[in-house]
Parts: sequence; C-alpha cells; structure tokens
Amino acid sequence: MTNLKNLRGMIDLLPAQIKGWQKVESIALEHFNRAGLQEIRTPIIEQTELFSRGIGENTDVVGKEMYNFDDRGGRSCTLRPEGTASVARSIVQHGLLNNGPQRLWYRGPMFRYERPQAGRQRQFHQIGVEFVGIASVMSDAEVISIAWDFLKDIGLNDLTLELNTLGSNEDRNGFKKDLKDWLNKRFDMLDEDSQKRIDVNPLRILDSKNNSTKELLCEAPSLSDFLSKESKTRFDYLRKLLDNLKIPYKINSKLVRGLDYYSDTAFEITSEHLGSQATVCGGGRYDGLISELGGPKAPSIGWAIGMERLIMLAGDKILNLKYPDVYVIHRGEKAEQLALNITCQLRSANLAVELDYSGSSFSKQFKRADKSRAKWAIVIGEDEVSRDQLLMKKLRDNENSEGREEYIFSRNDIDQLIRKLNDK
RNA sequence: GCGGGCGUCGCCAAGUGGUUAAGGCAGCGGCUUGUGGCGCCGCUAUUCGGGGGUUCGAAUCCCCUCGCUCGCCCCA
Repeated sequence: MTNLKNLRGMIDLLPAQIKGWQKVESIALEHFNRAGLQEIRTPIIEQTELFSRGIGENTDVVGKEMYNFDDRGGRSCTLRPEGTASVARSIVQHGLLNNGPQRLWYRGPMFRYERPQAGRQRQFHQIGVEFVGIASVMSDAEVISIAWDFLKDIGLNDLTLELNTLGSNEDRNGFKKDLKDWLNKRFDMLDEDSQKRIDVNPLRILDSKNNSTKELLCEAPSLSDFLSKESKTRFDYLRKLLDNLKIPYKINSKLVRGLDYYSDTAFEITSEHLGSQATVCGGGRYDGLISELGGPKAPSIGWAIGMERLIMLAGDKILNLKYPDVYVIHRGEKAEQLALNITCQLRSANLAVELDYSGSSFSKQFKRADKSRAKWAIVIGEDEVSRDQLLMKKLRDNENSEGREEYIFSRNDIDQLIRKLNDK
C-alpha cells in the first residue's frame, strides 16, 4: 500500500461508477438540446476578484470556502467555487450579448474548502443552466421546468421545489435596514452566529437554525411587506405559470440563498434522501451580476445541480449495464492474429466485443467468457484456422446445457456472422 | 472552522498486549493439453493508513499525522 493518497475531499470516480455519470450526462444533454441551449466551457481558475465581487465579499463561499493561491506572477487566483460568475465574465468579456440573449449550459468541477460529509466534497461537479439577457417571467418558469423535467427523467420522484422571491435590490435594501433596526433592539436574545451577521449579512439570519432565534423571528418584519408592486406581480405570475405547467412547489419565505447576486426569484429543489445536505438543485435570478462585472444591463436566471448528489439519489435506477455482445476465445499464434482481426471487424459493425488476452486453456477462457456476461463466444483454434472457419457459440444458455446453439461460418463470410449476432 | 465514530489483502471482514495475522468474495493455477457457468484442490498481507513512543514483546496501549464517515455552519 502506497502512502500517497487523495487530498481530503477530492474523490476518484472509479470505472464502476462512471456508467451512471455518463448516463446522467447524456440525459442532461438531450434535455438541453431539446431546449435549444448551447454549451459553454470556462477555465476552472479565475482571478480571485471575479468571485469576491461577483458572489459577494460577505458570503460564506467567498469568506471561508475558496481555494486561493498566488501564481508565479503574484496574481491572486481562485479555483472556481461555482459556475455562474465565470460564465458571466466570459459573456461580458466576449460581448456575447451583442448576438442577443444567451441560453447556455455548462458542467465541470467546482471547488470549495469545507469539511466533507455525505453529499459534500471539496471538489464536486455541477451541471448548470444560465439564461442571460432575458427579463421575461416566462424564462423563470422555463428555466425551472428544464431542471424539473430533467430530474424527473432521471427517475427522481419525491423532490420538493421550494420557491421564494427576494424582491429587487431596492426592496431588499429597505427591508435590510428595517430588519437590522429590529434585530439590534433584540441583540441580546440572538444566538452568537446571528449577532455576528447583523451588520454583515442580516438576511441570512432569517435562515437561522437556532431554535430560540427562530422563535424570535416569527415576529420579525417580513420581506414580503417590502416587496415592490412589480416584484409581487412578477412572483404571482411565476406561480401561475408553474401551476399551468403542473410543476408543484412550496413557498418558503425563509429561502435566502448564500450568494449575493440573487434577486427576485430564488429556488431550490430538495430531497429527503440526501441526509443533511438536502439541496440537489439551487438557483435564482441575478439581474445585477452582468452589469456588476462591467457588462450591459442583462437580467438573468440560472441554476446548478450537484452531480454527486444527483447520482446518490438516482442510485442504480440509471445503471442498466451494458455487457459485451461477443467474447473472442482463441488459441495459437495464427488464431491470435485472426482473433484480433475479427474483433476489430465486429467492433466496426457496432458490436461490443471483448478479446481474451490470457493465452490459457479453452476451459479457462470459457470461464472468463461466462463471467464477462457476453451473449456469444467466438472460438478460434488451430482447427478453425486450418479450415478457415469461425465457431460461434451461445453463452449463458441455462436451459440447454447439452446442445447449446453453435454456428460455423466461413472466415470470409463475416457479414453472415454479423447478421446472426444482430438477430437477437 | 468546530464536535463524534472509524482505518487489518482489490472488496467484505475476525482478531483488543504474546509470538505462523482467521474466514468469505474476487484473482491466479490445477483436477479437465480444444470447450463454460457447479464442485474439489492449491496459491495470493514478512504485515495491520503513515510516522514516532511505551514494552522482553503491539494490529492491539500512548502521541502526532493523513484519509474516510456522521453532525454543526453553509451550500450543489
């Protein structure tokens, strides 16, 4: 055993698990293609400033969870903790909005320096969608429905869509001021965490898990009283659109979300089967981010799904493993060459073929062929080579242990063999 | 960042201070030199995540460190 190990929270995805990932990714791609989205890929390292400005200096993500380092030129760099800021930067930098609104998706690793636990790693993977430059409430509903339909299609059932509106920045600022005053008057009754947050990020206190604070907050001013008419109308309309789409949701007025750039629509999709990290998808509207990063005014909305959590929920449902169609057994030098040729020819015909490399006895090779769960074996030995023939034999045939199906083909008649293989 | 549990072969594990570290699965070889799924036989950890210490003696006790896991904070 080597003493080289993975870094904490950085996990390997081993071959046995990858099938599930590929399946999920291919289903996602289908959904995105149908919705007419385009993929964007951005670097996993950015200037630190992008995140501190984009996500917000006072958020937990920026304050204590980023992987920062100085490169050899002394620039402060950060491994991206999320995807939206990078996508926004890229859009601004390349002027993509000159071509009209952007409807994009992305995927890739994200990094957050946190203590790992179930459903949380330091390197994890997100797949996300961003609609940039679209203000219409329709886009809110559409973006949510893309996530919802995708998760349904993966086979996830007991999911909850939690929905809230954060109002416009002005709405929130007014509310923040009132809330702060109200909280300061009751400073001694708050838990320690919340006391620290009053000036830094009072909204997050609403989300407190501390019981006495929770109780106290029942009396607190409510954001809904500060919502502008526009924000209210927008939220009501979104609800109506979701009702029409038959997407069930639960209003959660405590849902604040940890990134500063959100405004108006905020949502999470949660599951009870994830342990304490219940959120599988999180997103919301970020109307100010693009201009904050030096771009034009471009109202936007998006979400991100945590792949690891999604895979955990999906479990074996998505697996349906693919076994080889054919296992090629051979013995002798000439047979070996022929076996390799046949293998490649069959693969060109779109068949999944496994070739034995062991050089051991036929008996052993047959055992391995069985283990591979292939449907057919092709046997090439000295006899076959001298007669220019191929023997094809049915595997995994439990019923007839005596007369198992066998076919002999001429070496020059591969097409016929392929036809037989495709028969069933 | 804080607090619990854990770490013995590729996997699942027994062993809790006395000397050869059970067992099962998988793997490899044989019974069966060209024919399979069963069965039987054999092989596979100089070593117990890593380092240091206590001891005549440590996988077993102590310290440090790395990793995993669960909870808090927060998020995907």
